[in-house]
Amino acid sequence: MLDARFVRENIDILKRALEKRNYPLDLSGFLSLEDERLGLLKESEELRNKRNTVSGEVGKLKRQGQSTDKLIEEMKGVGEKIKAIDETLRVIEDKARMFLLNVPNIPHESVPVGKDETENVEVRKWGQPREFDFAPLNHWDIAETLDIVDFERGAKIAGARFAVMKGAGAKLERALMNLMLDLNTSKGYREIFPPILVNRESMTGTGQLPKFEAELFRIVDPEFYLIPTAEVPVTNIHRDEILREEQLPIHYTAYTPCFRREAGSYGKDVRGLIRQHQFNKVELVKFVKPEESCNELEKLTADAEAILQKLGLPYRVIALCTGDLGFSSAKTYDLEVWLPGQQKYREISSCSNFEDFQARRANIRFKREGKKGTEYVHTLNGSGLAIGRTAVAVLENYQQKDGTVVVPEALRPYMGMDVIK
RNA sequence: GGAGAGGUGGCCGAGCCGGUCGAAGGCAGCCGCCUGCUAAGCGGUUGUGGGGGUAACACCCCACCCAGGGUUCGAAUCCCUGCCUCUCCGCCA
Repeated sequence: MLDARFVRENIDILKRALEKRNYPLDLSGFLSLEDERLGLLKESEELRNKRNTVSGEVGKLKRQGQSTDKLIEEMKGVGEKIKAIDETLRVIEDKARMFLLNVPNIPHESVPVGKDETENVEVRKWGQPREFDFAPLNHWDIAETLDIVDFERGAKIAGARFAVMKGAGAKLERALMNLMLDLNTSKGYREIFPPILVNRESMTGTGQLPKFEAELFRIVDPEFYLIPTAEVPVTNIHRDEILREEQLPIHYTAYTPCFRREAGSYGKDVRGLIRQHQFNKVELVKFVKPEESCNELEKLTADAEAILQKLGLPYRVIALCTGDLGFSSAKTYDLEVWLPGQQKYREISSCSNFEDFQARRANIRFKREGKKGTEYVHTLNGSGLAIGRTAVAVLENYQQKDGTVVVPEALRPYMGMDVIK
């Protein structure tokens, strides 16, 4: 969320940002809404001031045993007036807040301008896609042959886009999870295992609500949302808190299952593990001082890359252009891993700097040493990494002609085997 | 699920038969004084958000004693609802 005051004082900056994002949003009503809001606020406050003064008077007079009837009579009317004004004020405030909650973040100046994903920019590449002397298979074919993933029974138990991992498949998930957490914690990230059901406030804090309700699984009674990413519970750890300067930066890593409706993606990636309603992910989350967030995004991205390097999986780093940037993000790098079965790079991590956008929604602040007042922290996060997709990448990149899969060196201690067969 | 207790400032903790309460007192923190150093002691000071104001400070106003409603001229204090915490009983991985 952007600051109301910032918006009304920088309406042109916002207008340009929305254009760059290719995000149609009518700003025209907002300023008059704010005018009205501030007018009513002033009126209400003046009346309250009067009431406070007179009520104090009444108290004094009563103690002196004097008559206060006229004053009380007069104040009755004032109280009603305040109530009436506050009622309209509340309606206006709700409107203003709703408006602000639906305004996306302003892209960082370093983000390439572009209309959609076709104008994203490749920043760098790592690793050479392997040359196969046979036609590499898709991971679902590999997995079915090895009997380590069962899509049919996943569908029977739950439905489409669910899978059962079996044997070495299940172990591969667990091994990847452990490898990632070990690697991340060795770099100073503190391991977190958070709730995976959260309340509405948390979903609003990180920006999933109110705009993206359709993408979430929800429990009705009692009301909970299933998290679509660990970003939600982990960022909300510090919701409504004022941190001390010396606590920053805070680096967390968390494994959680993630749940997504994938509404509107019918027909996309219907086969395989790429797009599931439930998947595992290890996440990296940072809370930092504003002046550090830019640099911290580079480091966070590098930390996610390190996992792919450790696994020997070729990938490229993409800077999302303004038109493809997520709603809450000021800047995002996507990591795309090479999938021989599809002959394509596919997204496996998304690393973003939200600057103060989430912090303002979630009210996460910090206090500088010896300085008055508070500032919003900057929040960042990135997958490090999506486990299901990493498993896919391992299966496809390390497959052999006979249908078996070589276990990457780094994963062997965790798998307890050299080859999946 | 049943019965009870409670949620106050960075922390502890008063107030809770309505007005003098943004809230006593203590601790912690900061500034000064004092002492050869340390400890002790003395004086002062220390919340957040919003609106106005200023070149910037200052300053003024409003709100905030879990949250949301209500009663009242006036609510931390009374009433209702919700959330959370604790204790006992039951149930349970």
